[in-house]
Amino acid sequence: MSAKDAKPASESTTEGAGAEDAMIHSRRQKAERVRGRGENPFANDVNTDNRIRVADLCAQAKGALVGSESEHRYDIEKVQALFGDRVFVVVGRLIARRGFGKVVFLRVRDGSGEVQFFVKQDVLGEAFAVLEDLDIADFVQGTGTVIATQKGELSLLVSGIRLLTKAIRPLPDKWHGLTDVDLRYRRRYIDIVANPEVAAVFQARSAIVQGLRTHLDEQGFLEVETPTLHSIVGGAAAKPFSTHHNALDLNLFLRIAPELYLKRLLVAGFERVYELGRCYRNEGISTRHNPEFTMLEFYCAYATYTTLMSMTELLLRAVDEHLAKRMQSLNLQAVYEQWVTERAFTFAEPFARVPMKVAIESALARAGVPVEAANRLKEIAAPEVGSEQDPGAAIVGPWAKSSERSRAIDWGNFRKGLRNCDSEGERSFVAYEYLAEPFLAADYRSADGTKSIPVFIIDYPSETSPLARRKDGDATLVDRFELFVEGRELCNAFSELNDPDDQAERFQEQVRKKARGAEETMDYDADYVRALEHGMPPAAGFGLGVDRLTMMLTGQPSIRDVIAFPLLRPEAQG
RNA sequence: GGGCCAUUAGCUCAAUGGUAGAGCAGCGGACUCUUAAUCCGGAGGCUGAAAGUUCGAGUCUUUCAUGGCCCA
Repeated sequence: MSAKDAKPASESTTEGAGAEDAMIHSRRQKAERVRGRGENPFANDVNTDNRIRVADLCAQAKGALVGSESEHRYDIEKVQALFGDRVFVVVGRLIARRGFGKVVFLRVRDGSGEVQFFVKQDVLGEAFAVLEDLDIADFVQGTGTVIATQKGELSLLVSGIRLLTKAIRPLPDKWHGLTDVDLRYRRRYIDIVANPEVAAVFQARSAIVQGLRTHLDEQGFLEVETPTLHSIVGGAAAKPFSTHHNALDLNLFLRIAPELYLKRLLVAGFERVYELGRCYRNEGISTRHNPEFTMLEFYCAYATYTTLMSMTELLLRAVDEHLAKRMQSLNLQAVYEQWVTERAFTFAEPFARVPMKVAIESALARAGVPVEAANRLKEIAAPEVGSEQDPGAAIVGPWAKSSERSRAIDWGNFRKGLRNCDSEGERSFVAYEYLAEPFLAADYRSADGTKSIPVFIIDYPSETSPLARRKDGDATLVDRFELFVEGRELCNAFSELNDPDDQAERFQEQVRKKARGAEETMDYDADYVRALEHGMPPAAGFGLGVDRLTMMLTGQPSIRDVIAFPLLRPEAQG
């Protein structure tokens, strides 16, 4: 097939093709030239026996370093003494090229780092002409000895060079890289080539997942995998994606949470289980929400939410330590240290534990608003929708301007939120969301005041937590916490409800809510109630957003920066 | 869903309402130690899409598309 035939018809309809087409054409022609010599421009018969990775090469050359490691300068004679005439093979992508007629410098990157090829005509002879077939972005194989150039750069003095894979498309601007945010997400494969620092985020993500897994394994947890195709909606308050199984003619939902299956495994007798898995929620997209995301959930028999708070602190510190070690072993210590410096929070001190009621009251006090406001939420919400009078505004008006902190409160949406509530518990939750949550990072600080500390908000209203165990001594509350780091929700956990009758009643309330038009409700899960009837040991369960944890630990502002291929609208046609 | 902003060469960016430019990449040439190499010379565009205002629109207006940020 000729190069022209290989192009989609849509791209070849217009005359006078642009610069991109010209570049692609030129690169295809070079590939043809290589074929003409009897070589394959997409070879895969690479003999990697003598291959050395760039990182290993640099490690072996360490003794010849001049000055600091970051300067990358090497002593010519010491390199000669260390490497002698030994021949190495380096393979990787050609990312820069500087030619001087009969001498050419190539910069080659493999999965571990970058090194320079020093290519001389008087070494290569006729084979020097191979360079004419090479483009930046191609994968190449260089064979040669290791030297330092006159400027002290560690280089492979090339005695043989070969094209492994021809890149038909060029790379983005070598200096500015790829900055168009949309293009970066759509073409992540080239974003990471053009912006190597992006690779560190995904290496960190891997280390974080590994850290979570390692820590839980060490604590005696069993990793399990439960279904992602569910026939009913449960485990969280969220809108699901729908799909269909043809052979069973069955409507299914992509799971919004693994919770109910994991707790069935507690019934089965496993005392500690966890799942690291993808969940799907059919909701808006923002810098903190992607429709598919990764969640950790673990369940621990004979534990309470209080036990879990201690476990959470240990888990997060263990993961961060694991990340630090892994980054060090990847030669990315400097990147990690910069992340830590730039973090606005610290895990180093004990996390705060604050009952929701206390959080609301202390937030009111800090805003200079009478604490009794927490008991007048229904009055504040008034009027009902459609009414002409606005008695709530008269109450809130004077408070709203009483202090700078009070002016920062979104009183309008706070009251709107209150009006959508059916119960005092839901109103408390809204009060917490608007009065306290936006200020957590400012209110809970490290001993020296330079960083925020994580805050466990505990004891949630039962209405907002249909799967959590009621508090002994106060049935309006449940034994639940959420952990906020730098003001953002990271974890959610509670002592599990294992009374089948209470659970059945809470499911029924969810069904009634759905009948009233609520969209984010759970279905009645009769099999789960039956499982509880067989007896689930007292337990506590925990959920953590892995994407958000990665954002926090690596300082990324958007969830899309920690997801390799975030959901985007399909590319516009034509 | 609402507000603001963006969209010009493959990439990064310019251009009072008056002939669309530059850097990098690419192409041709020179060059045996470069580090964003340098120098010389070509080439590359339906200015996101569609309507409108105007003698004349990349620029002004409207609608749409896509994305970003903030808010819900």
